[in-house]
Amino acid sequence: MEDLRFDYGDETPELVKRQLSRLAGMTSGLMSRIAAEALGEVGAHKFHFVVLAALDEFGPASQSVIADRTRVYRSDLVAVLNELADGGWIVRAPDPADKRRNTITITDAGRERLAELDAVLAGVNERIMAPLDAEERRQLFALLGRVNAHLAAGG
Amino acid sequence: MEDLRFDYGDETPELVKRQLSRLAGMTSGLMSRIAAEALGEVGAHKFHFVVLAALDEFGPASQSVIADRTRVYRSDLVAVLNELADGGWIVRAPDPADKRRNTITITDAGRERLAELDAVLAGVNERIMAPLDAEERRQLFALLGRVNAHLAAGG
DNA sequence: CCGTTGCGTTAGTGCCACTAACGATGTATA
DNA sequence: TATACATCGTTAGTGGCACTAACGCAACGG
Repeated sequence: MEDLRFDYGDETPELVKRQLSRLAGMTSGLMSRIAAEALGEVGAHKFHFVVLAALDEFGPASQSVIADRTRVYRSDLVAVLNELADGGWIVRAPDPADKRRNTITITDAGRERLAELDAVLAGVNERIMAPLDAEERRQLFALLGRVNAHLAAGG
Repeated sequence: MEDLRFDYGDETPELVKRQLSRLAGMTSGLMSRIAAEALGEVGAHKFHFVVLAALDEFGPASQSVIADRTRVYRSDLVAVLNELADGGWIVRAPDPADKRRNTITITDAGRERLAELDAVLAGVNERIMAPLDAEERRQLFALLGRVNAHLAAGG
């Protein structure tokens, strides 16, 4: 869509203003652009962040376990890991116990990179939620989280 | 992404759970699928709905005015209007005052179709917001709407 | 030993968001 | 009156993303 403002007052049909999926879609589109631009400025992609976060919190893991934890498709994860390995942020090594598997381990540089990306995304979050106070931010997370859990469970 | 549940408890990194853009993206992805499936069952697309809603509320308009009101790209609007015309829900006629322009008018069948799509989307809204009571629904709209307005204004 | 499953990878497909450019038309200015 | 610029609607794309299928190698269970 051309631009992603949901409500243009008198110019937006009332029936359209009632659609939560449109509001959520447009708002999420704006948020994605902002996050992608911010991450792009440090040469990163959102999947870099979630993969490093999973490795940092849970320790070394196989590609399929990482895919499960991050919800990145196995086929897409290959390129993400290639980029992280090329940057020196992870090491990819065959698992001696099972040659089908690689074990992916975060490096010290990877932890630093994660801290950098986390700071970038903290800035994005601050920007995105700027109009809301602390209680409203909590509420927005809670409400969207409940809707997400409901729909993901087949609701 | 593989599936769009945001929070798998202990399996989801804490740093990832803090990202509103990820929560909004995954939740909106679920909502879009549900809306697309529901509309697909009556042979419709979301742009059909917003275009008919704009014509019904504001009256006949040119393609570029409709594009402005619905935020559908002019290039994409061509196919949408083709489908609506083929279905007998709109009429596309040259504007005698300016041969560059078409005037698009909703038909009686188009108003009935709008009512049908509105009912389908009312069902989608009910399903999406099922975990929330009336006050929480109002709050979610309000919070997302404020964030949307802020970001769309360049925040 | 063999059939089935798992792992990682490659090779796609289809759709969507979006842009560029064209021909016809209208307008403003010199 | 002619010309330059802008508008309208349309066609023709592009790039990226969400997603699936299939392959070769490896492991496991019966």
